[in-house]
Amino acid sequence: MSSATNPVIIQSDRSVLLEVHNPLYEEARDTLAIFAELEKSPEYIHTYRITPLSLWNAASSGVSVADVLNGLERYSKFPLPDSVRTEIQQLMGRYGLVKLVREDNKLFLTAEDPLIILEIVRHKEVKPLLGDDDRNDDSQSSSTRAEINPEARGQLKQLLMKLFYPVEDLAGYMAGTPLPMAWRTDNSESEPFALRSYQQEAVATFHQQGSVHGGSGVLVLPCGAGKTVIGMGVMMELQCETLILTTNTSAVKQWLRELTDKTTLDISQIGEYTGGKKEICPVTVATYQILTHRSRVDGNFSHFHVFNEKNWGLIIYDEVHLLPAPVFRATADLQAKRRLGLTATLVREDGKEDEVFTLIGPKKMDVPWKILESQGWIATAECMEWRIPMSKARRMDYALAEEKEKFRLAAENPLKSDKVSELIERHRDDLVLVIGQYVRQLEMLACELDAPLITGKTPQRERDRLYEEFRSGRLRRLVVSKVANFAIDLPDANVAIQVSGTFGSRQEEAQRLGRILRPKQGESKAYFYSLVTKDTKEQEFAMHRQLFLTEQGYAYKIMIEENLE
DNA sequence: CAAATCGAAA
DNA sequence: GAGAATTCGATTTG
Repeated sequence: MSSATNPVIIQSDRSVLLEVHNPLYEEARDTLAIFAELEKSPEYIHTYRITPLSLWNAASSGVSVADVLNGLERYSKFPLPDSVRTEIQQLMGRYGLVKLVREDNKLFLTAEDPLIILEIVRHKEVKPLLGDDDRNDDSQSSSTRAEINPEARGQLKQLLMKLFYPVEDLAGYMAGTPLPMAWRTDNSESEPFALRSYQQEAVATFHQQGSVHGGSGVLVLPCGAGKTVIGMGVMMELQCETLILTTNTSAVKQWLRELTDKTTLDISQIGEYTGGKKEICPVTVATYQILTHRSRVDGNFSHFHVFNEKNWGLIIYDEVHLLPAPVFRATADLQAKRRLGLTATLVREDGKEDEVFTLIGPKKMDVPWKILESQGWIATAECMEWRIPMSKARRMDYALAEEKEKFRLAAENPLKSDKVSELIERHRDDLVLVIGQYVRQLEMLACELDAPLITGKTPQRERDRLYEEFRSGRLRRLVVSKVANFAIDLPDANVAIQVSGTFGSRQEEAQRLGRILRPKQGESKAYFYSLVTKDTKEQEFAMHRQLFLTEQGYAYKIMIEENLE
C-alpha cells in the first residue's frame, strides 16, 4: 500500500510521476507500461499519462480494472485520488461492451444491451459500414447484433473508438501461407549472431499474447537499436509469408541485405517491389511510395493489388510514423492480417498517432534511448546549442523583412561559419558532419572549410566515393544537406554540427542525433552542436525541435556568443 | 534493353 | 508556411 518511500505520484489529471532513482523504479516502470503512456523521460522523473486509449489497450491484452488499481496503489506514495479510481473504472468498463465476432465467415457486432446496438446502427457515420443484411433494419430494433461489411472492419473500429465504444475484436487473424525460415548459423562472418536482450524482449512482447489479441502492435525503438533484426525475429516466430513496407529504396536494399545475410531464406524467396523491380515473392519488400502511386489515367491506386497478391500472414511497417494517409486507408481494410509497426519516434507533427494505434495496433513496447545508452549499445551524447549574433547590417535587414523571409535570413546568418570553423578545429581528430537545410548556405560553408558537399543532386557514384573516404578516415569532414535525414548509407560520425533545420521538426532532430549515436571503438562519446541565430524566430523553432530530445532525457547546454560590435 | 534524364507528385 | 529530397513512370540515349 501507499508509502512515502514508493516511487510514484498519481495526480488527479491522470498523469503519473515516477522517480527514476528509486529502488522500486524498474518494477513500477514495468507495471505502468501496461496501462499508461510514457510522455516524458528526462533524467530524474518520468511522466506517464493514463488515457482512455492506454486503458483500452491494456484491457485488450487481458488486464482488468483491479490489476490497474492494484498496480497504482502498490507503488504510490499517497492514497489514490477517488476521481482517478472512478474514471479508470468507467473508462475500462466500456471496453468489451461491443464485440466483433466471426460466424460463418460473416462479421457481426454484438452487445448484451440491444440499446447499444441500436445507438450504433442509427449513427449516420456507421450506417454505410454495415452489411446490407436487412436485419440491420430499424424494424429489428431489439437485436443484440448487427452484421458489418468485412472490408470496413478497421474503419468501423476507428469510428466506434471515437464514439467511446472500443470494440473487443474477437474475429481473429488469418495465419497466412506458411513459410519455413530460421536464423543462419553458417554465417560468413565469424561472430555467431544473437538477439540482444531487449530485442528478444521486443519479439516476445509482440508475439506473446494469445493468437486473437497478440497479432498487431507497434514497437518503439531508438535509431541504431536494430529494428530490422526485431522485424526478422517476429517473422521467425510466425513462420509465414511477409510483406515489408519501407520509406525509400535504400531501406528496401537494407532489408534485402539483412534478410539474405541473417536468415536461411533463399534469394529466390525474397522480392523487391519498387520503381525499378516488380517482384512479388514469399517475402516482399516495397516502398510506401509505390503503393500510394495513382494511375495517371483513372486516378486509382495502381499497386494496391500487392496487398491481395499473396496470402500475407504478417505485414511489417518500417518507420510507421511516416505512414502516408492512403496506406492508412488500405491498412484499415487489412484488419485480418497480423501487423507490426516499427518506429523510433511515435511523434507525428500532424498528431495522427491515435490512427496508428487503432489501425496498426497498440504500442507494445517502448525502449527509452537512455536505457540503451546505459547498456552501451549507443554512444553518450553531449548536446550544445550555440546562439550566434547577426551583424548590424543583417539585423537591419531582418527587422525590415517580411515575416516569412525572416526565418531564412536568420538561418543563413554568415557569422555562423566562424563558429563552424572553430568547432571543426576543436574536433580536428574526429569525424565531423556539417548538416544544413539550405543548399546555398552549404555551398559557401563547404568552400570555406574546404570540405566536400553532398546534396540531393550529387550522383550516387560520387556519394559512394565520398562515403568510402569518410569511412576510412582519409576524409574527416563532410558537408551534407537534407539527404542526411534519409540516406541510411551515410557513414557514422561522432560529431554533428547543425547549421540550419526545418521549422521545428522533432523527428528531424532525433534522426540527426541518431546519426552520431552508433558506438565507436574506444571512447564512445558523441557531440551534437546546433547553431542558431540569437534573438530570432530560429531560436524559437530550435526550442521546439529539441523538445523530443529533452523528453528522452538529453540536456542541452546553451552557449551565447556576444555581439562583436 | 539497360542506363541516364526529366517532370510530376506529395 | 517554404525549400529540399525522394521516388515513380515515361522518354531518350548508347
